[in-house]
Amino acid sequence: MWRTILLSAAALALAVFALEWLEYRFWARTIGIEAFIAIVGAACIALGMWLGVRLTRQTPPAPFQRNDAALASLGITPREYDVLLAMTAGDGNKAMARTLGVSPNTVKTHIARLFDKLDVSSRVQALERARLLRLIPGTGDAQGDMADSRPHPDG
Amino acid sequence: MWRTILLSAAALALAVFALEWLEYRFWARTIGIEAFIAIVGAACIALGMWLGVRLTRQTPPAPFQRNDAALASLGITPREYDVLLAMTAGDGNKAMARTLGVSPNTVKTHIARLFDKLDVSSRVQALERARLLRLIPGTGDAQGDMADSRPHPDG
DNA sequence: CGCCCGATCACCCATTGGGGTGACGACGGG
DNA sequence: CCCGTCGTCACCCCAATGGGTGATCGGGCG
Repeated sequence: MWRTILLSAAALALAVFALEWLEYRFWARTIGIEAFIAIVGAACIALGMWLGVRLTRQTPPAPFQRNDAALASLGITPREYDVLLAMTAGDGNKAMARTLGVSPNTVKTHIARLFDKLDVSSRVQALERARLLRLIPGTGDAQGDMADSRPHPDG
Repeated sequence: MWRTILLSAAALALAVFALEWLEYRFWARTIGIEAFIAIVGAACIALGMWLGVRLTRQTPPAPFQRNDAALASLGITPREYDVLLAMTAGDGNKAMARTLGVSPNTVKTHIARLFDKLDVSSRVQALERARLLRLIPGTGDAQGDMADSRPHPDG
């Protein structure tokens, strides 16, 4: 931001000095004062465009930032988070159990605890709430960088 | 886009004519040629910034654009879409039936048809797919402008 | 060592959900 | 007028889900 502004100001000053050093009056008289002003104007427009783009673009990507704070404050354990992620696939308890390598009963227990901690009573509500709390990605497209991460939300 | 470019070109030409008409040489000589060039440069930088911002900003908001095409191609009827929307709340069939003013059996029928048309077999999968196809909003936050619209997807 | 917590699993039970079939009234197009 | 589609509803069946209780095992901590 300010770095950009200072940088362009410095560049401008440098250009002025360079023009001075190049005896710009001579060139201005040679090619005509209007043409000289036109060149300077064009350069300034280019600089302005670059500056404007540089200064107004916000960081659009921000793919997905898991809300570890909420995760911790809700007391959701890593394993429960695994189950939460597996739930996003829309599979049944048996399939989740297979992918997690545990018993369906265990999955049921984790889900029950999740429901309790998220204060919901159905899978859809749980996922909606998890999305709202930024525990899991929003739409499911344009990201796939976290399906395999199991980073122990807190200690 | 091109309108913006043509507009600024026209503005530039106009400025040139205006300067001509104002006998810019007189002013340039009065305040000094360097100051004049500086003023022109500043104006050009401003124009460039405006141009750059105007030309490079993409439409970031686009809160939610329902994919009516997919809706139609899947043959999802307006009533089924209602049920799909009601499903996003995560309520049970009975609750949905109450909010839609129909029988739970009717809700079940609509849901079954939705599952068939969306090629899924669970509510979670249906909602995930619907989000993927942009039939319903993504996360559920920052929008609420479509919960009451029932716009008859097609004919 | 004793204790708590996370993770795992088992079992029971009532409700819900998913799947299938059938039916009826309304509406619109051929 | 007939037929297809939509919307509505009912019924059956069974698997899945939500809710609750209890138990075991391992690890960390006072």
